[in-house]
Amino acid sequence: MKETADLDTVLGKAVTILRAFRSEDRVVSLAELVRRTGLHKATVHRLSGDLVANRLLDRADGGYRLSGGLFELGMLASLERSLLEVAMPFLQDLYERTHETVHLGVREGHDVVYVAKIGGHRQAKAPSRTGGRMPLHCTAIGKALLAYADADLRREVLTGPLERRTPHTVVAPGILRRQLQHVTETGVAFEQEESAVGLVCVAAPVLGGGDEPLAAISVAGPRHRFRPEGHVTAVRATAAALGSTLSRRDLLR
Amino acid sequence: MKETADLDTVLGKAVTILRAFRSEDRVVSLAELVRRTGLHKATVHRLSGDLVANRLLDRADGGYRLSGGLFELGMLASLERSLLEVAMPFLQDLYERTHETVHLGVREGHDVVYVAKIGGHRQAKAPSRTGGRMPLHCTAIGKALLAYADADLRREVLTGPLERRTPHTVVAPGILRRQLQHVTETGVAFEQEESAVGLVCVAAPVLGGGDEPLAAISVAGPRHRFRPEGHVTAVRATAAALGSTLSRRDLLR
DNA sequence: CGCAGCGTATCGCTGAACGAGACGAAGTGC
DNA sequence: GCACTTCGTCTCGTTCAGCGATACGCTGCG
Repeated sequence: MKETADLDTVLGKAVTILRAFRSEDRVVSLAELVRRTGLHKATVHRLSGDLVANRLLDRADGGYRLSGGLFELGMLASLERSLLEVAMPFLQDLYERTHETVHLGVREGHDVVYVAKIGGHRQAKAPSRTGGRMPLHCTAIGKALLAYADADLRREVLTGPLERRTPHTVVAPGILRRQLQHVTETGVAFEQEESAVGLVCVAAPVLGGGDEPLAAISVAGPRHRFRPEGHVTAVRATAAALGSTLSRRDLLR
Repeated sequence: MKETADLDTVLGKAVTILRAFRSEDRVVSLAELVRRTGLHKATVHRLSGDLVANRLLDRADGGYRLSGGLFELGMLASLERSLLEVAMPFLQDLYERTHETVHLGVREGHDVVYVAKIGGHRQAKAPSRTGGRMPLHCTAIGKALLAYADADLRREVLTGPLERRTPHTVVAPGILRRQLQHVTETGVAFEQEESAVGLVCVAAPVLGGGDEPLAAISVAGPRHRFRPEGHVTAVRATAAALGSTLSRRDLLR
């Protein structure tokens, strides 16, 4: 699972610079980019200038920041977009029924990528972000995806290292395997503070008839007042409705 | 208003290729990319390969398609993101009150860029897309932004060419100017099928105390059943609440 | 003052990127 | 079947864009 792009090509370096930005920082200085990327100072300087010229980066006070042009480009990505457009009404309904934080995620490698996150004023402070990633094994969405995924993938994840995110993260392959089996039996997956302390979650896979689930939907809330069991029906119904809508269209990847 | 990026640099060419994708197409063939970009066939071929290696593009059956990696990158763009995160709950509330299509947009040049679009099963088929653009003069959001914008910008737009999108698009500067004045008097802007036939819309600016509005919010619906006047209060209240929340934090650009 | 860290600018060297062109495969019309 | 087009892929010699070492001016700090 190599993270780094090809640094021998201009394009690889440019992408490396872009990916050096993290969600938490507003602006990043040139020096910081040099540190994070390991590229030569002059190179970062020059490429950043090019990136600004191409509207992928903006100059800001203390350095650079990802530009709105990048946002526009990202929203053109077709798979995520068509999935999102079809799913949005269903997610809205689910939100109205629960008034809790609703997620839509797809699998990419051993991670879940969140395609949408909607919530009201009362939403739980979850580490998830639209466009963000989380390991499969420590989120409800991830477990829902994994339970219905290809057996090879499941084995890969179970035998690979299971990163501990909180004291409650399940890092024992045996326990996780049993949980996944339970998911296929009940159709829903749970998470009990496994990705973030205080956060509990229930998810259901969006099945489209193909080998792998198309996505998964979850409802999350703070542990002290949120009972995931109470939303099993809603989540499962929403996921099923979305799944049949999607497979009626030919959005099967 | 030059559209084309710098074609003398690898980066410019790469971005040109990425921007050659439109929202409507799922996959684009190499030949089509060559046609749209005007680049040499070998160049597009080579660069596309590099873009795939850097996870900005995916190979698909008939050619290429924008990759999920680009989506992830785009969602990192900070201004849009922080605005979006704060605004989401307000948009949710507005949706629940109206159950019509809700938009959030910011100004970029002479266009509005939609940062969010939420709607249920009954939503009007609007040409807007999250991450998409529309001219300022023919949308409710655009008029709301324009009416409260800098006088120079307003003059620029009014004296520049006003593209006709539908038979109802206001292309007479005089009429548009009067409409904008009315917007500042009432605090809301309307659109009557000016960007798409059958679509009507009401919008309010999100003011943060600075010179320019931070964004604008709109509610849209199909003309035959949707009365924008009925949602004036809701839109205005939502925009005001969002504005004061935003200015309480230091998200002023 | 001296030093450190920053952004920016200069400048030869070199290999990455260039585009013309060749090639085979697949489709189309006759 | 054949001629012709269109497509994706690959090769190859040329060259200029990108490279990084280095230098410079600025700012803040002890």
